[in-house]
Amino acid sequence: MLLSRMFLPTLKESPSDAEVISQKLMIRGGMIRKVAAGIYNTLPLGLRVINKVENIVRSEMNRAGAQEISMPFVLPAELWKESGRWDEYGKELLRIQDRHGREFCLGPTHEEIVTDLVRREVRSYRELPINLYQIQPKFRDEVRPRFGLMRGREFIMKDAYSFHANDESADIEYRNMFDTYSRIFERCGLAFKAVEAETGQIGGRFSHEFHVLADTGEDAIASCGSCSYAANVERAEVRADAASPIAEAVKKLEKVNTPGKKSVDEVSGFLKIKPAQLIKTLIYETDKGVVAVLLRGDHELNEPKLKRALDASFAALADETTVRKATGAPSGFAGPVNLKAPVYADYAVKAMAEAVTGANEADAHLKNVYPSRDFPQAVYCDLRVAAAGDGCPRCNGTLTITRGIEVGHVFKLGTKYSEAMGATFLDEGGSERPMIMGCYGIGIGRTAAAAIEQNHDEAGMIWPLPLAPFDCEVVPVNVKDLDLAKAASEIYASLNSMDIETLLDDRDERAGVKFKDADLIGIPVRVTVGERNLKNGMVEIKERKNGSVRLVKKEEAVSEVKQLLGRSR
RNA sequence: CGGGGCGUAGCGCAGCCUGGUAGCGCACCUGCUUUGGGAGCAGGGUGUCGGAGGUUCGAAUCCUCUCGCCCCGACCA
Repeated sequence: MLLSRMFLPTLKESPSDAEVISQKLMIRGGMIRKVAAGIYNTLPLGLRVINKVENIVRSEMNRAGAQEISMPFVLPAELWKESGRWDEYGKELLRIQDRHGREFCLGPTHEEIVTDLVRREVRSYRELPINLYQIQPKFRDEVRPRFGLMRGREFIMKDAYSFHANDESADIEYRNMFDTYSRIFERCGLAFKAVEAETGQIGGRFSHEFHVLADTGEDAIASCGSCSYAANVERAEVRADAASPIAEAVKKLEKVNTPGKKSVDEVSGFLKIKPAQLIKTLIYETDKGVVAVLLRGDHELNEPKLKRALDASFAALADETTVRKATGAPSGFAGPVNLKAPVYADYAVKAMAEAVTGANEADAHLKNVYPSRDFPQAVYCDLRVAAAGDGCPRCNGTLTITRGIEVGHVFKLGTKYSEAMGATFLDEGGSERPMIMGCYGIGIGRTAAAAIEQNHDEAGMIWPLPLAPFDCEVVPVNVKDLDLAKAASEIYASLNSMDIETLLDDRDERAGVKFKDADLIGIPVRVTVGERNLKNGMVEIKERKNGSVRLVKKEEAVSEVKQLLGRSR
């Protein structure tokens, strides 16, 4: 490709609304342009990267035995009503009407559609298992789209759905997809980690997320330093610390005045104690009734853990009225002592001593609280968001927190959709059973963006070779110097003839401009053809990732590039 | 959804408070010089000041409505 002919509008400055580095660099590097909030044009350079990701995904999915299909982007409401998600999914589901007033939505995910497809065609266990996938745009009307391709409203996703006659088969496929995903991200040349995850809106029984590791990631991952345990902090369990002793209750319970001091910060500041000395009491309304939830002041509640502990399907912080009814006090002064509502406490609360908590009356807290003495009715469980230093739930190790970008997710769905939508088959015994399902997604654009978040420097992007839009860029320092131009074109032509995807910067620009652009778009290998070196029959080869430079004979440039790229084509 | 901010040339911004010729840098176009890290000189403005309405002799500027974009928050007691 000749750069002079390429639609590659690079910018010196990044637009003021760009926030994260991948977004800034993709815009500056002429890969994407914003059309509306969370909606982007993909330009030639960007599309080359997207295609590379897609092709790796496609080849590994095919190798794993999945079959590519294509489902529509505009989906009829009836199927969503059948699964119950028309009402459940909320505002992220962009609903539209056709000219007859029939309801449709833009597809945010395709469980309903694929389940409908398969239930119509598959009758017998003999036709199972089957794994169908597609690579196409999705639309989720995010509350706050941001970060460019990292969290767009419209985005390209690879989504796969598998159907099985029994659990063992579904488990085998889950493992198969897990391994396939590992291969995919390995082939992309990215540092990643597979972690246990929440299932969220897709539903299902258990799941793993694949995270590209990057400090700028939106997700926090807890992983153990001693064993292989790793989980999204939304999910990460915390070991019950059996070792910490239960302190003996020595001091007398004491009521103190805390006028208007509600929050942990306010109360701890007012009483001059550490937040960790406080027991915070959250009043929750759930489908199992109103409960009090206790956490150490410096810890945070993990709502999914609370739901699991209560076996509740709904849990939300109670409103002011409910709080008053449950505690007899305005919110901010709730405490577990003599509380009628059931009390669920995080493990960490058990070992606290001389703690402070709300007195269940306005403007008052209790001092010298001992859990075992003062609220023996509490049920202890794992309720808090895992933090660095917490105990690993699988071994004696300690959890550390790193950041990641979720680029893939594998779910074991079970029969959630097949039961709701009647996707059944006849087993060997002739009885009708719902299919067991799994689903497996990869964010294509997000993977590309994550690659930048993980690999960049001040000058621009640094593409890992498998995702790089081009393998090599040839830069004649001055195209008006015909000798340079000719030498550069020759090298360019022979690289291309060897199937090395090469870009020739044949623009009549000064060297500095070309170098800046080359660094910005981050092609792995650059061949610079300059007057000084060419006089001696030499050209310069530079690697983007480490800046290493070597001079080679003009005639050896091609083989040198080939060797650097580690290819023998 | 709540709060805040912004919308002026392709991009980044000033001008607005205190109404009176629409500006700066980069980019872009022409010419000359220059050619190994975002060149210099000279010339060129490419604009519905987001939109609509209002106040006024006169509105980018003041008022009302509206659209778009961005940020923070969305139950941390």
